Amino acid sequence: MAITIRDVADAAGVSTATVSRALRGLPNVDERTRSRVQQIAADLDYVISPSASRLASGRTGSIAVVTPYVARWFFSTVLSGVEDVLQEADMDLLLTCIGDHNTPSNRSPVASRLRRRVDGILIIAVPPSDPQLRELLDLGMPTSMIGLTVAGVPSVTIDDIAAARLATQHLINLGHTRIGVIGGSPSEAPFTAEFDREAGFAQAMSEAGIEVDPMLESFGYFTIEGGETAMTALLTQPKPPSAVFALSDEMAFGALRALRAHGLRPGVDVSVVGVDGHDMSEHLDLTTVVQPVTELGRIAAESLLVQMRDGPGDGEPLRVATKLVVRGSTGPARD
Amino acid sequence: MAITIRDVADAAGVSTATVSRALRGLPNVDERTRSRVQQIAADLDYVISPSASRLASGRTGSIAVVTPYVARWFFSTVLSGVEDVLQEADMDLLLTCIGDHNTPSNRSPVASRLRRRVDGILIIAVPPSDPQLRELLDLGMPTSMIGLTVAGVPSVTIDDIAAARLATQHLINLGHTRIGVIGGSPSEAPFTAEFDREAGFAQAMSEAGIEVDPMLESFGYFTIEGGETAMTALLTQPKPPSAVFALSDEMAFGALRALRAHGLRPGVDVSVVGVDGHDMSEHLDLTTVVQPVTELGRIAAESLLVQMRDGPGDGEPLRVATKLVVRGSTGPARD
DNA sequence: TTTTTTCATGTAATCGCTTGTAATCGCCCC
DNA sequence: GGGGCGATTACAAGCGATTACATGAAAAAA
Repeated sequence: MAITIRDVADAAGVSTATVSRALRGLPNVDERTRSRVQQIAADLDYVISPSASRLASGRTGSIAVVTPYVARWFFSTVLSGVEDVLQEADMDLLLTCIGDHNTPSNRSPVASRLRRRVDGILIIAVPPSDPQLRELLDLGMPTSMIGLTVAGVPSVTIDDIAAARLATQHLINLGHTRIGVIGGSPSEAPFTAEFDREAGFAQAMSEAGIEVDPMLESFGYFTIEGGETAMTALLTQPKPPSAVFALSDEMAFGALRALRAHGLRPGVDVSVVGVDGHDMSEHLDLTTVVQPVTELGRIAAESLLVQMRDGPGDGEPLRVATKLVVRGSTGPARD
Repeated sequence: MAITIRDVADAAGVSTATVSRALRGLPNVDERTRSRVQQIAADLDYVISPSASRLASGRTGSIAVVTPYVARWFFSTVLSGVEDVLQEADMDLLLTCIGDHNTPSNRSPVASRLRRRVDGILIIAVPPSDPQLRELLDLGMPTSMIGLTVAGVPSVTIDDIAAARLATQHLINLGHTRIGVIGGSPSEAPFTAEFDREAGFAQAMSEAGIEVDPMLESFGYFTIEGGETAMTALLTQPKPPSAVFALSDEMAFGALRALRAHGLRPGVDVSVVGVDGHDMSEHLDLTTVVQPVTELGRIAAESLLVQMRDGPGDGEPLRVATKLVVRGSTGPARD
């Protein structure tokens, strides 16, 4: 059988209590004893039993990451930042996808799956309308969220309103006035970001004194296909826009594709700007407002660890800065 | 404090042993007793303590997923398949990134982090040369691998040789004879797939009686940039190829970009084919050999569960089929 | 009826660690 | 020289399940 703390204690001629304290770096252990115990534990190739430790201490040493998807750029990128921090902190990362709640599965509800199993929860961009979200928050555990905000719950996001304004302002500065917007489908559960980005667009337009033509608002799923469909709809109008703000990079990719399909040159015939800073945006030469996605995950994980250590903070959302990266998909308006 | 099995037992007027059996669906429990216990457990909102259960039973109910990256398409897509199956099987999924072993971190070795913590390990496309791989296998736990093969260890992959032949054959069928190949940099730790895809390319060429011009082999990192650099190198030669086989879709994306930068039309001036079936390949109109990546993860997870239940199988690698998807990036050779 | 079997349940011993409390020890001070 | 004190260390009671093994009672076999 495996080596237990008992074996180490016997070999070192001390009690298991001392071994426990010595190995965990607790105070009130003579330094010579400590190093002797450490040495023996290493020699014996002793590995603590997490189950026993958890049962005795009541702490699980693990954190759940709850996310709708894992195979999408934004989510997996956030996840990698989270993973990095948690591994550094020597915490186990329990991954749980709750999937699209449009397609309800027969999976047991997340919240009950997580009770007594983790010390904290990290939630990535779950639509605020998802009923599972409420259940998770009701668990009353330390929680931190990324890409969505709920009053009183710590979260990390970009300032989506500002980001949208930045993007829109860029188009305005280039002289565009017929500016379209590609947003999410009303049939999809909206993310917080979606509202805010639409609001930011509207703000920038009204500040510039440009009226938003309702004909230039087009909606589709928050995917490449969605963007393509929405852009096609805009292009087939009598008076198509000269520039378009897509609420996400993936939608912008779809928009670019639609442009090409119509023989139009991005950045020359029609300008397109997105938000996200998707991996591919550079390669598709897309102008976009970049958000530091890995960093988002990292910050949220760190804030969760702090919360678990020092108790709840003020619950104020953390905002991280975005920046506009201008590429070939946007260019001056032609008169 | 939380409700324990004791509380349920008392409320039901039975022993904790019976509660344990009833709730876990073990035999030798009267059905009336069972349903009464279930009812009471539900009423009391009882949740089993995983730590206690693990300590007592010796099973952890969790599986580690070890992967070099999580924020890359292939890896996160595999992961989503894995997650789906594990959640279905009610297993906890512990995510661990070991990162690039080119940039050794100060992280503690994975293997020791995992001992006594999980019941099985799923390894995604770790380079066979990674020293951590050996340590993981030496743990002697049920293990299943995706995208790499090691003798005697269960694994799931596509037949990379066949996939490469399929891609190459396609170019040959189109009448191309000056066919280049874009492969991985020798300075990078090679994946198993890399060797095999190169071998498949060579096979197809030699079967068609076409000599491989060493000048038409170009190498770079397994990324978009790598593909771009490699393609640029090919194009600046005195006698550039009329078609190119890229060992991965991401490299193919880079190749497409390099083509455009040189004013060449993919599929017309130069044909490009990749392997992977990356999300973006459709949108970039890339001909590619599609591998069912989510399925890979799903199958591997299932095979691991079977292995944990029924003991080790024959250890033969499972191969899943690929298929060629022809798009605009390949076209007939011009004489 | 007697003897087995079978089935449902209870008893109690783990599982390997954490932690509050008590004990020990050397040392200083009055 | 005894009491007090601070620093270490040992004791032992949990933590909340699981699971041999024991126990009856009822059903089946003889």
